[in-house]
Amino acid sequence: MARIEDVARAAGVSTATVSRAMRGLPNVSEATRLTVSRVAAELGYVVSRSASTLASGRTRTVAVVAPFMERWFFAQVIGAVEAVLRAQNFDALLIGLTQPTDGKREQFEPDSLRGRADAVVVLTLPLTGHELDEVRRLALPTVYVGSSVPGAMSVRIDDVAAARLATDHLLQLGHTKIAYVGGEPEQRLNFTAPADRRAGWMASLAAAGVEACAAYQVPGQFTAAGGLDAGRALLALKDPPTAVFAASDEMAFGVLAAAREAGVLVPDQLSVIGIDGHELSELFGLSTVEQPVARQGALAAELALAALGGDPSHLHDHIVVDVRLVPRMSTGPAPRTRGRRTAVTRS
Amino acid sequence: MARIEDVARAAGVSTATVSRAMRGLPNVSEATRLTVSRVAAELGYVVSRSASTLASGRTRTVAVVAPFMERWFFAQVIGAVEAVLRAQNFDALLIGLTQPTDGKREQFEPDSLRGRADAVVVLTLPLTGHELDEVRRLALPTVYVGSSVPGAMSVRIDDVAAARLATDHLLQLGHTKIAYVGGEPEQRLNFTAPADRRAGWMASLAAAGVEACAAYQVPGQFTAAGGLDAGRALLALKDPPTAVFAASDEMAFGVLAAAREAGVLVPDQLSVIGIDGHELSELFGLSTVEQPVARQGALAAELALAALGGDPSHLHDHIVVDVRLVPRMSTGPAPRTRGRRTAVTRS
DNA sequence: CTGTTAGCGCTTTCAT
DNA sequence: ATGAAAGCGCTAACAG
Repeated sequence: MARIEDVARAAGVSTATVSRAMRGLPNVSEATRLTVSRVAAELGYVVSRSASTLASGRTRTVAVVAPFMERWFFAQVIGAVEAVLRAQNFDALLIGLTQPTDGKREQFEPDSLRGRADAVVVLTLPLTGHELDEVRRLALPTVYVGSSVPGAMSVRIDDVAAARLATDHLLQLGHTKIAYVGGEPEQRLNFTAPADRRAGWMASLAAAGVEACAAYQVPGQFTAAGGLDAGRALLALKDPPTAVFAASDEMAFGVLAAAREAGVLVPDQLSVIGIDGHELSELFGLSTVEQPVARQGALAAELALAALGGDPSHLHDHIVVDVRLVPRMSTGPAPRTRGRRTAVTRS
Repeated sequence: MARIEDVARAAGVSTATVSRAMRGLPNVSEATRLTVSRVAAELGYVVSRSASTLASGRTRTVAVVAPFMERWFFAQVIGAVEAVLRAQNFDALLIGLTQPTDGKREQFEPDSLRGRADAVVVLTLPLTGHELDEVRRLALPTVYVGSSVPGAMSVRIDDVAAARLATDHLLQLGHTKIAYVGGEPEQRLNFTAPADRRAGWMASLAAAGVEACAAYQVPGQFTAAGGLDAGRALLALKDPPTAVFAASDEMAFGVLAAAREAGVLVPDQLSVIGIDGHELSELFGLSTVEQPVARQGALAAELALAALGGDPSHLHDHIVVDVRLVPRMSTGPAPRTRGRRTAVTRS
């Protein structure tokens, strides 16, 4: 393939000039720039990324690290990040951390990013303290999405507030038996979403003077299947909840399925609300706390690019985007049955 | 950061030896190899990808080109491809083709891949003949997923057969008013899925001696929202279908929602079946023709890697993976109402 | 505004 | 089994 020297020769200039012209640097006469790009086009010249990287130290690549890419939230964010990067002619290097069979997450090797990316976008990834240090040591602009880490940039929602919003909604409908379906309590330093959402749930209940019973707190792995299991478990309780707050729409779908399976009517006998604003939540009438998912990805990419562009003003930005409650048909007034029956019995 | 020369010096060998040792090449004594890797680890040495690429011409990167990454099918495939690549220490370079606002797809520039990837995996991307030629001219091992192109490798399902399977299922349940919800009839050479699925639907009907009326053929953009619109349109017909075959589960979800919205009972008054085996189809009781999505991605990655590994035996493989009918509660016997009423009236 | 030139850090013959 | 040395194709001073 054509090399820069071929272009230089054919255009009657030096390689340095070709390099400048191709990159739109100043100090190149318009005439020269034109000639060069014409010749380059004729020869089908494409700058060698590796040579360019080696010589300049810049990769024009942003690593996107995600624990899964199949899940709705991640796919949305990755799509948005990639779109923004590509618009600026940057590459997205996908780095997944698949869960090996033993259940332990594959070790993330930040070192392997050295020289391969100019910046890093880390999606809601439960990192250990050691890994966080290593990412920091890379000294690359880093943006966390869905969690925030001191010293890096981040884009996220206020998980506690989002959870309170959901739980408050249920409380206002008269529910008091409100369960929480979330993730396992991961003990990773930056993975606070599950814990925060649970905290928001508890805070909301506490503020209303409602007790958060332990049986109403079940893990759902943040998957639909996990939500199904969680829903089954909750409905099998001797004293089942009348409402469920799931920390993700996918888990909420699972709970919905569990209700249908058990012949429990939604929302008459059970109210369900999630968090996300999943594409299908509208279709299936799921009440939810909607978060701007794609926008968080786009913002993350923009922060990364701004940092690479030499703009230091955002280097410590921790952007918190707004969520909004979207009540739909999966939530309704608390059933009065039990309360009445109890009242009758006892009185 | 430590360069190869630092390692060489510290280990008391030449850079050539370090290079060989690090890559596990033969002709390196075990002792040397051990020393080298110890020293490298101590120094935190990481091979510079760009230097290595520049010198060797190999990138250890596979480009993954996809029209969207947010859609379920694509996210699944991308995740699987990435996992296989990473397991072999290959990078996945994500290349998306976002649809700009004007509705026209962004031009795909295969040339831009030159020197940036050793192989290409193209996901169900409607390419123009020109683009296909350009990809071919790259002379990189190329694997198409979801479509097949002469001269390249491919992994896909038999779309016609899958559609027939779905339609036959409906016919066997006694339906004759069977609608098809699919994509726009794209006129791209390698994007045959929508057309093939429609062809399968028609073939199935024809084989049963049922007429495929034009009004029963509506586009659904392969999205849930599009499916909703399509479902509404179909149910608004003066003579609505009693069954709908949607070319994707996401569109089928939309049809399901349209039915609920219209108060049409599924499956009593309307049967719905999709294609995919979407994670949520089981949860929502959607009958479907399941395809092994992740496996297609994994196979694609493996084909690419095999080609890069110098194995020429698969260079022209066109793998067709099996689908299977998964009947669930969204499909049931054709309602007898209309037929009976007509019979009574006429007799 | 343009040319010269010294690397960037590794891989790969070719010797030994 | 190991070393010496010539690039890979570009960028970035530095001159001019």
